[in-house]
Amino acid sequence: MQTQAKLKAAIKDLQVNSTPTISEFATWCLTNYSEIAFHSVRALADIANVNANTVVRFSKELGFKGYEDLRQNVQSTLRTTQTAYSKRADALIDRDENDLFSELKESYTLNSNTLFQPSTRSAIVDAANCIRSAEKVFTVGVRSSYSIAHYFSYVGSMAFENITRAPAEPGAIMDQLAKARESDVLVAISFSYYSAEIVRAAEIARAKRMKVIAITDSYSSPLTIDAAHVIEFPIEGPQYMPTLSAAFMAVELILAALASHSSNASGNIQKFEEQILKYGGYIS
Amino acid sequence: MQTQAKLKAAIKDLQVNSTPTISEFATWCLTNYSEIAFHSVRALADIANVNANTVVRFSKELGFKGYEDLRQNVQSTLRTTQTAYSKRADALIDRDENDLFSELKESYTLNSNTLFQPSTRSAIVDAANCIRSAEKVFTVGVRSSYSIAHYFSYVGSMAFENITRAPAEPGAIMDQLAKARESDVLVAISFSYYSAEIVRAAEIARAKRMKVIAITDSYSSPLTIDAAHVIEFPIEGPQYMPTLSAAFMAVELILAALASHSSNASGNIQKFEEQILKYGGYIS
DNA sequence: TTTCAAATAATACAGTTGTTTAATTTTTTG
DNA sequence: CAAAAAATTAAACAACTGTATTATTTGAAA
Repeated sequence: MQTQAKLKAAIKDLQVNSTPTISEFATWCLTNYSEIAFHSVRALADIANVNANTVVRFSKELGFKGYEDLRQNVQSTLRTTQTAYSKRADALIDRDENDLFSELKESYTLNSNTLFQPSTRSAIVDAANCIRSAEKVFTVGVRSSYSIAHYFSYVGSMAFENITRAPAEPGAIMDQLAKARESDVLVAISFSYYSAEIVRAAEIARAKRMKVIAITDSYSSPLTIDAAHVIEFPIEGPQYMPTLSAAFMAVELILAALASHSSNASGNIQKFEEQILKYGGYIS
Repeated sequence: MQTQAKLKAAIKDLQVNSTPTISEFATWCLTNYSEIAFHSVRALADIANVNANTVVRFSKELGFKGYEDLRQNVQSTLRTTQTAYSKRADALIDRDENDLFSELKESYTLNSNTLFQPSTRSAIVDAANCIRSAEKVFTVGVRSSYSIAHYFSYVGSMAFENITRAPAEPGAIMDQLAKARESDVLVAISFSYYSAEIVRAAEIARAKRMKVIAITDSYSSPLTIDAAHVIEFPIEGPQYMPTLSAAFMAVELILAALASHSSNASGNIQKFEEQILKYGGYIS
């Protein structure tokens, strides 16, 4: 019996080690894997834009008797109704994880649904409008929330000139806020327990009459005091395990709302990526 | 476009309301649904033990033009790589938020569903097992993927002693890997376009015979070359806007799988948080 | 039992199938 | 830069494809 991972690994090997045409076709197969199960030699060759015989040689190089043999193996990895034996094996392996995974899935659905509720949604749109009209935008988040702050400010700063990168070094939060002015906006990200640095940053922003956008898990959070906009959602997961996935989605939604009103956001990102490509940051 | 549930409901209807032979074949189809996608009329008829023409009449009674039509619809419900967004070439620059939000929600659902597919799920569990038995675990991600690397390694290092923090400073990736040994594991995170630093890191790890866990958007990614485990999922969003939410969930799932097998993970986290509370990092 | 419409199976046919073999192009080697 | 080797493409063929048409079977009503 083949597994999808093993088969894909074998195809990957051909992508790396085989002749140009075979390699190119292997690349196509990796991103269109399931098509192998569905089409004939010529049909597959047509949609992949290769010669029919390339498909046959590809199959043989993978170690199969021919295309038919490969096709049957791919099909068996896609079957929804498994045979009795493999089903039982799956059940044994998954027994522990099964519960955990389904509980996590449930909490992901629950938490992300909150984001798409009208009230949260309008808070996100309002926050985006607020950011758009800000002179400068500062983003703060520490510990695990730094991931969220980094993502928002990194992607945001690519597309929008007024968004600055979230400070990472110790003390940098205060350094940055020292230069902030009333026309600037602070995006503060923290979840229970609330980080002292972020609460302090919000206080300073408030004192400077800056607008504060609070991304947090509850209105009872100290970040929401006098905040211009509050985006709140649960971070609860199974077994008291908090999950920040909703937070990650929330900042992506803000970025999307920002981009949808901007004519040059995607252009800015493209320009940025072209620069990186040019100087070797990306593999071409 | 058909969904699997709708199609199966229609077949169920035939099972109840149609003629004996059709009904019997409908029953067979419900338990062997995916076979429809894989076989020709006669081949399907053979394994289901019915006359070939029964298959054709069945297809027509379902409302399809013929068997070919039914087959294509079943195939589209089985495709692992959905093409919901990539096909929409004509992207609107300025759309109202309603549309944007619902499309984002759709892509979140689509992308995160991939994570809970059996093949991806078992890859996650395998990766967690691999991490558990590693001497040291290094995590690398740059640019927007650094957010993901940071979250995984920050939370991971709290709970598990062998997980180290993702390097943030320029050059630190290579410094860290220089000290790595064969018994260590590298978690490499990158999405198209693939970052040169991360691809290089994976190469070094490979050369050192370390195990590599690749978190990426496709098997065609250079990270998957000789990787011990590959966790792949789409990052497509509306309007060519990529979304890393699925990546964030993926690392949370790895962490959850790790924690579920560890008796002291939550204890470690609690101890860590108590320390921070004690020294004023959190607001009480 | 006979009748006859509905259901099922068999047949026919043009187009497509996977594979093998031969021809051509591309790449490597001396 | 020519000759040899490798890789790719084209052609050929028997087997199989989906569908439409025709033949047979089935089973209830008279």
